[in-house]
Amino acid sequence: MNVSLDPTLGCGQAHRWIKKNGAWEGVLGKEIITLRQTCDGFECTGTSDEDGILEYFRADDDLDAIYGDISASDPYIAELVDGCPGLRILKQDPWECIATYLLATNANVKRIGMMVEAVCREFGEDLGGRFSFPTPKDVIDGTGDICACRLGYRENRFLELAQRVYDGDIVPNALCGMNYDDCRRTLLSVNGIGNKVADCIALFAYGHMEAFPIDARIERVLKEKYHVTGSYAHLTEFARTKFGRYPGYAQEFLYHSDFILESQAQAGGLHPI
DNA sequence: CATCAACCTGATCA
DNA sequence: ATGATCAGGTTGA
Repeated sequence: MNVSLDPTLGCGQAHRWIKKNGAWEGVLGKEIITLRQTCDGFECTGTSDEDGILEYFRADDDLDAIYGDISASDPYIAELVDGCPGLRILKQDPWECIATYLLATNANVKRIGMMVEAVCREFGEDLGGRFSFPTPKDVIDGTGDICACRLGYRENRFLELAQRVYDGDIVPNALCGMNYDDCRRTLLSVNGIGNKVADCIALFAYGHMEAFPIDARIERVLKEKYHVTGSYAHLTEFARTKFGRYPGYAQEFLYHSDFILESQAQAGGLHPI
């Protein structure tokens, strides 16, 4: 499978992957997975569930067709696609994705990772060095210290979400059968989930390629590269008109390139020549 | 419909 | 070292 692990796992799409000695370690379900980049994909240790991994990486996505489509829609996207082959959208577990992106509000990638790891450490199952992402029941019945997670004002929202899912008031897997609009509408009913988070979840858990999440970074890029500004609705309409049939993939390339440019700028600042 | 302050913490800046 | 400022989405006025 054509995949480049660094951009796919390392720039804020999923939050449990850590690069150690050149390999990516993460937790899927109750397994600690290690992935090593190879020339034509990756080699995986820590699981026998090869199909699960392939599904996680959306192996069925026809990258050539998707890249061709969004590249034809815009020359800047074409440039980014050429520069970053193998960037993929992931298919994350619905409950984990909802809970994670609820925590992601108003926090940068680094801090999101800290909060998520803390929640896993406090409420998840010890897998030996890493912890599983807690179930709603783990969160409600667990003996973990929620204060130690340092979630700030997300704490109550997180507990409220866990309770609603536990009660069956919200059923993450039930959203799998919904179209984008219904999926989005359902997600927006959760306290703490607004436009951006709903679109992240629609894209990263439910595979709605028309979702185009707009955070501060994407808003900046749209302004600088496309000279478009305005409301969330206006910007997403622009994106869905502009970026072919896979706006979600286009968003990921825009996000990734800006993320990398920022990292390089910071590294340059720390080590001036 | 648009604007805006408040929310919480970690990182960065004076 | 210490305090001020900033980044980052959602909510509700």
